[in-house]
Parts: sequence; C-alpha cells; structure tokens
Amino acid sequence: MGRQPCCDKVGLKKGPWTAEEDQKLISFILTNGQCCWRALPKLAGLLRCGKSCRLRWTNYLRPDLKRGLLSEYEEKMVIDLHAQLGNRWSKIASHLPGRTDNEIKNHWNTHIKKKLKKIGIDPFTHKPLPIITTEKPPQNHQTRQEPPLEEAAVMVSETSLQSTVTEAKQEDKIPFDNSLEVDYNFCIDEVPIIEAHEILVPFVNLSTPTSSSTPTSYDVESSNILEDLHFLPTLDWEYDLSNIMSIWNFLTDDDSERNTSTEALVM
DNA sequence: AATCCGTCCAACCGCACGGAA
DNA sequence: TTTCCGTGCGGTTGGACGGAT
Repeated sequence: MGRQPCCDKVGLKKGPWTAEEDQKLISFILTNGQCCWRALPKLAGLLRCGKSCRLRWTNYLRPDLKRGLLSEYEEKMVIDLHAQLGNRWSKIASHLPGRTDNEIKNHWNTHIKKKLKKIGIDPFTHKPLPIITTEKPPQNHQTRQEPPLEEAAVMVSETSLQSTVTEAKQEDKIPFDNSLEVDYNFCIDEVPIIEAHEILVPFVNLSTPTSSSTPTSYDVESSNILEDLHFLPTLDWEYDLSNIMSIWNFLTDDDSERNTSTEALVM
C-alpha cells in the first residue's frame, strides 16, 4: 500500500533555514504552542514540511537548549549512558538537560568515538579493541593471562549495560536477542538489577536549576556526584566511579599525565 | 594563492511505534 | 482487528569550514 509522505514535497523548501523562517517558526510556536506539526507550516506561513519544522525547533530553536560544546561532565555521562543504552540517543539526551539527541549523536561520532579508539576501547562494545601485532593471534583465547587495564576498567560500564538491557527487556519490550547475552560475556547472576529510576535519580538531583530562567542548567562544578550516588544499594559506586573517572583521564589527559591515570586504574 | 582533504554539524530520509478511527 | 496518521528515532548526507600541502 505504501505510506503517504509526511507532506506534499512539491514546492516545499529544503536545506538550511533562514533567519526569517526561524523567526516565523519561533513566533508561531510561542504564540500557539506546539500543535500538529503537519499543519504548522501552513499556519505559520512556512514553505517547509512539518517534519522539517519539528526538527528545526527541537534541535535548534527551542529556548531551553544549551549551545556549545559538551562539557567534560556531559561527555562522561554520554559515555556511561552509551555503555548502558547503546545508540539510543534520545534516551541519552533525556539525561542531559538542554541537549538534543542529534547533538549528542554528532558529538559521539565526531569526538568521543575517536577518543575511545585512541585509548584502545571499542566505542561500539565498550570493550578493549584487539591488540594489533605482527604475530598471528593465538588459536585458543582461553590461554590469555591478564586482561589489559582498560578491560578491567570498562567492566563497570558493562555491568551497567547488562542491568539496563535486562530492564529494557522488561519495560521497553525490546525483542529478546540471545546474541546480547553472549556478547556481554559475564555472569549476570552477579549483577544487581537496577531500575531506571534508581539510575536516574542522582542526575535529576544534579539538575537543580541554578537560576529560575534556565531550568535546564545545573551547577556541575559544585556537585559531588560520588556523594549523590551513595544511596544506591549493593554497588560500590565510589570504586566504580573512580574507575570511570580514570577512564576519563585517559580521554582528556595529555601523554605526560597518562601514567598517573594508568596507576589509578589498577587500584 | 590555490587546491586538496578531513572534520563538523545541521538537516534530511526512511522506518518504527502508538494512538485514533 | 485493521488501517491510517502523526510523531519520534537513528542513520546518513551534504555543505561549510579550516588546516595541510
């Protein structure tokens, strides 16, 4: 049967938005609120499809958006959330007030992926990348003795990942995929199941507005995330977060500081 | 100065999902 | 239950920009 296109594309404008178009969209939404996106362009006098208007609004014009590069803290959150949630950018964005899924996705693809690769971590699995040597790889992986330092560190994220996937299967009805169970490669019996709201609460607390006009801003510098997370049951959060911070030092430190970070990983 | 090349990011595209009829 | 519509989501694209040659 085929779906109808979201709008009649004939005569509609594509490409970058002009300041005039932006102004029309902003003033219409501020006056009338976000109504039916399909009808909006006509009502607002725009030669755009509704989808384009929605995207422009949510990704660029919304007044509560933060602009500019992600802070260090936000990047750390993105990495940890990606380890838990995978490429579910909208879910990740929902934990970062004022940031859009598109923005986070772009930042991941252009910055964070490179940083992770640079330190030998696969950005897709959050596991160490295979070490490239001139020798042939051993036939039997069980002969491997010690995991690289990064592997020990990223186990934190894998733990979170497993619990979140388990939860997602229950709540979001993700189709069960046996390959997931195999890939994570650790015993889920040892992993406490954490509900989503238990994970989110500390970050929600952190987002206490610092000014009434900017409800999405929060004072990252003055927050003590370790203290905020202590209420969580059964997990040694201080230890785990210290490891996360150590991973982050790998991402942000220059080479002269890297040895210090390495020491932190083996504590 | 000109060209090439890589990076970044706004915007587009197609699919999936949920709700209404 | 089925179909249709509106919206959301994630992957991809294309153009602007800046640095290297």
